[in-house]
Amino acid sequence: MAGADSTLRRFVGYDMKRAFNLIQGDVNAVLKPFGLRMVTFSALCVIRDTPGLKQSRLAQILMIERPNLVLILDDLERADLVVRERSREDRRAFELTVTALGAQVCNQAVAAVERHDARMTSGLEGAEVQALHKALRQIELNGRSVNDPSDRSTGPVSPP
Amino acid sequence: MAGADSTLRRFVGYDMKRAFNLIQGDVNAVLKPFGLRMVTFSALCVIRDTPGLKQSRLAQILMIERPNLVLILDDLERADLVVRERSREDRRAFELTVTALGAQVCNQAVAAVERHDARMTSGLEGAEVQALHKALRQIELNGRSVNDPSDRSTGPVSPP
DNA sequence: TTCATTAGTTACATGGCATAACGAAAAACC
DNA sequence: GGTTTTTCGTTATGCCATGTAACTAATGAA
Repeated sequence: MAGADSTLRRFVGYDMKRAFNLIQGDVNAVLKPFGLRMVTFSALCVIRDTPGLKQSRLAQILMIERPNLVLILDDLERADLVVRERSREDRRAFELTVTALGAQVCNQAVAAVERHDARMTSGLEGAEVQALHKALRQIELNGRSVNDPSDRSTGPVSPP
Repeated sequence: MAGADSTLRRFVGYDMKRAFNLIQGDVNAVLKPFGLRMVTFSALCVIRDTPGLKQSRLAQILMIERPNLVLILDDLERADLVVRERSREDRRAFELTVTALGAQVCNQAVAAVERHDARMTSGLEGAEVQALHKALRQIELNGRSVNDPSDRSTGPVSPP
């Protein structure tokens, strides 16, 4: 037999689930020394790159629900990596910024994740990794229009 | 700005998480009419293709822990898609087979997931999808040796 | 002013996945 | 042949990720 899961191997989703599970396990192990998880790391990066970001916008960018973001930010704030500051113009909203420590941890974590990424893509040529990125983004695009036919702009875009 | 998550877009894991979340959402919606989830569908396929399979072996193949498989099989058995039968030679173990209904549902579900797969990979050439499979399998391979340096054969293989 | 909307939050439910520990049966051992 | 060890399926449990509903406070529009 060609492998007990040969039927499933025909599906991109199956290969992707297996690959992603391993990536997630490894990246979480890599981030643990920094006190970060995959989600908190992602949030930290976006906040560092977009100072003054509001929570709702961050939730949009990371495609997570606002309630989930609360605990993520609690986590980052407790670790003194991020601060929430009430917005001057809109006193409902918070503006997010990284602390000095947050910027430093972010740098180191990014470097660690870059090494992790290189490890996981080893054996693949640069062009193959590029093609992988392209294919994944196309799937993301397809997946979005499937879930919301009228969507063409939900994702990360530049602020107005 | 090139996009608020441009730092993260450099990582395969980030693109993959986003793509996979959408795939998972869509495939679960596709499978819902069959009373299946992603995991139960996977188990059903492998059992159909490998009659008489033991639970431990199935857990190995799908890379899930034995305790988790129990509920998955309870689910499939309750839906009358799969039967557990005590093994003649080893009365601790169960041999798994699909029922007639299970085979039928499996066929239809596979067809539905094939359509889903085509939808999610639309816009990509056949060669690009092939390259995607190849890249994902290479990552799976890399991920396994990372987590278990002495591993080269944990995955699905033919029975002795 | 009143009403609808928005930002963040709380509470809660669900599903995925991992570990520890158990009873039963088999295998290994002496 | 009886004892120990291992294996199979199971139970119980907990953690993490994720989603929904409902609340509050503040904003903005009618």
